[in-house]
Amino acid sequence: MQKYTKLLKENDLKITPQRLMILKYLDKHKNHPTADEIYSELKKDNPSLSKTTVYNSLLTLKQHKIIKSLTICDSEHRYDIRDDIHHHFLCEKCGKIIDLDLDCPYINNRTLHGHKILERHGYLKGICKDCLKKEKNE
Amino acid sequence: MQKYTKLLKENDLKITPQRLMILKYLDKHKNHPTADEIYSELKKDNPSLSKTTVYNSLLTLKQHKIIKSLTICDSEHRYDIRDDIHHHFLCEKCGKIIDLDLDCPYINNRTLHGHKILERHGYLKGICKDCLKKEKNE
DNA sequence: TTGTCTGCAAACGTTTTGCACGACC
DNA sequence: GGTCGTGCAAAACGTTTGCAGACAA
Repeated sequence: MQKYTKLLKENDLKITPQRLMILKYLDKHKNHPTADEIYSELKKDNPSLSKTTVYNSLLTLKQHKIIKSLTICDSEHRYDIRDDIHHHFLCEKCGKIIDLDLDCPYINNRTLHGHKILERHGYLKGICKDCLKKEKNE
Repeated sequence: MQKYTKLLKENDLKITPQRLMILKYLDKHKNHPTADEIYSELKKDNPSLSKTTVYNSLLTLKQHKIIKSLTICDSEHRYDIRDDIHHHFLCEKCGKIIDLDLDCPYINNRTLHGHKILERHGYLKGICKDCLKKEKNE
């Protein structure tokens, strides 16, 4: 994970095993895990890991714009290492979150109605393709 | 507030003073108040009002699609009585939430990439017009 | 009268904080 | 040696639940 060592260094952040394992986890699991999911999974191989460290690291990484956080409806916060803009779709049935690449005309606007745009978030809720298929078959 | 008495009746919901005052509040304050803001404001004139009732009522109203809830970044849930689709803009400086009516090409799609769409949420984060002006003047 | 709604208190789950210890330039 | 990061415990926060009594229909 040379890539992330470099990324941390560029941001004047200390390179710690905890930060590297969190970044590695997010790189491997692009399904927008929650802080708790990241913690539980990493804890298995690193019993000394603390949840506070996971929260601290995620916050630091977010502040340095290395990762993004998303809040979808009532759920807890989820984390995403993808650096391009995309939408999310949440399935009401199975709870899965699917990335959607939609063409939004204003997606590259730096201002809108006079306001300076720094972040864009879009998500849709509904029933996913797979769940629709299952419903049909029943 | 004849309008809301009717709305509750149509949804087979009991007409209680608490529900009416919450609907009236949301109708008057379109700035996406939180449950706590609604509670605190209404409590002033109705000391017996309980926060549980505010939460219960908001949930019931939401389930009957009379109101909508939105989650913007880390903040708590906010409530909105507007029934048309629109985007939100959150100002990082002043915390204000501004409604944006943006033309999204897929805004009327009932399906997208095979998924059935039931709800749409879009919000932007940045610095609002007023705060930009203040920055300039300093 | 009957089922629903209210409001209190207590519980809940996620996230934050305070603090001492440890690791790394 | 001083700063930054970790991890524990406890607190904070928004929200939900259980329940008894009150109210709308």
